[in-house]
Amino acid sequence: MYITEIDHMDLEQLALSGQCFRMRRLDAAAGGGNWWSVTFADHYVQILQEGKKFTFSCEKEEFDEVWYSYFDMDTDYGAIKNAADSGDAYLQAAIRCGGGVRILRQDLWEMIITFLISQNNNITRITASVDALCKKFGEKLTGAGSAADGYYGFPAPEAIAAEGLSGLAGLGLGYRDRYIARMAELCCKDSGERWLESLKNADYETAHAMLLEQMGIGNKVADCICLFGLHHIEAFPIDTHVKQIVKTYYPKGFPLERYRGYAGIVQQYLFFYKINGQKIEAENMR
DNA sequence: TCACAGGCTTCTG
DNA sequence: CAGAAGCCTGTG
Repeated sequence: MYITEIDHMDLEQLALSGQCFRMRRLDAAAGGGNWWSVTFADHYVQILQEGKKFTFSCEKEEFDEVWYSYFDMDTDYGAIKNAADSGDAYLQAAIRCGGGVRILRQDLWEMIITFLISQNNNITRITASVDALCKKFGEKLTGAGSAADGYYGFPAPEAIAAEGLSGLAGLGLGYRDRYIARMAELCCKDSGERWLESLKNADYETAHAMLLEQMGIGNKVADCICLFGLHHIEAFPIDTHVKQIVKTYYPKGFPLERYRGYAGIVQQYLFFYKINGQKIEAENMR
């Protein structure tokens, strides 16, 4: 057990944010309260949130080694919110609604596969596919503080590549199956590990260009991988929702230059508000 | 950084 | 039927 206080963080908002697809609210009956499970790569933890107070099921060592970085504790979200244009009513409303969203420092390989799945898809189906992929190819793990029946790690490239394209049938991947099979093939060789490593060491522009060379990765998916898998927070993914936001609320274009260097965080506030704002504001009215 | 149409899986509203 | 955290290919 490790207890700590964290500002500008809300687990429910993160679970709804469309950047991580393996975060779940635990059954109220099992523990009661606002308990969540978080899984990434081969790590698993349960967290209770009570306002700014967070109780982690792991010990302090694991928090320091794994979760401190995962939840991006070194970025000053308060300063970023303060820098938002006070005359920008839409952005201010977005921050009021989803100010507990952060850019998680997730696993690069997991993000590549997850955002290949995300294209022309919706969050419910993405979650189902990622889940199915983990159950079919991931290693079943049990650890301190993990669920009684264990959990599945995110599958290694070798595990997915072993069965080839036919192994991906029945996971709801649709036409994206061949992109994933090819990416697994690329990443499981020694050369693939070197490719992932050089991707991690590259700057934003270089990483974006390297990603675009791969089948199934276009401009938007490359930006998502840069933002969520490489923590290049200057990346500003433009998807169908952001396009609609810009068209409706920023007819002269979004003022990217104002937020140069961290526009990706602003994008997350906008995106979150677009997909969850109405529902959350309706709940707050009651 | 040529623009644009059509196709691609599958599921929800 | 349209739309979903789009991309690829072919065409003019």
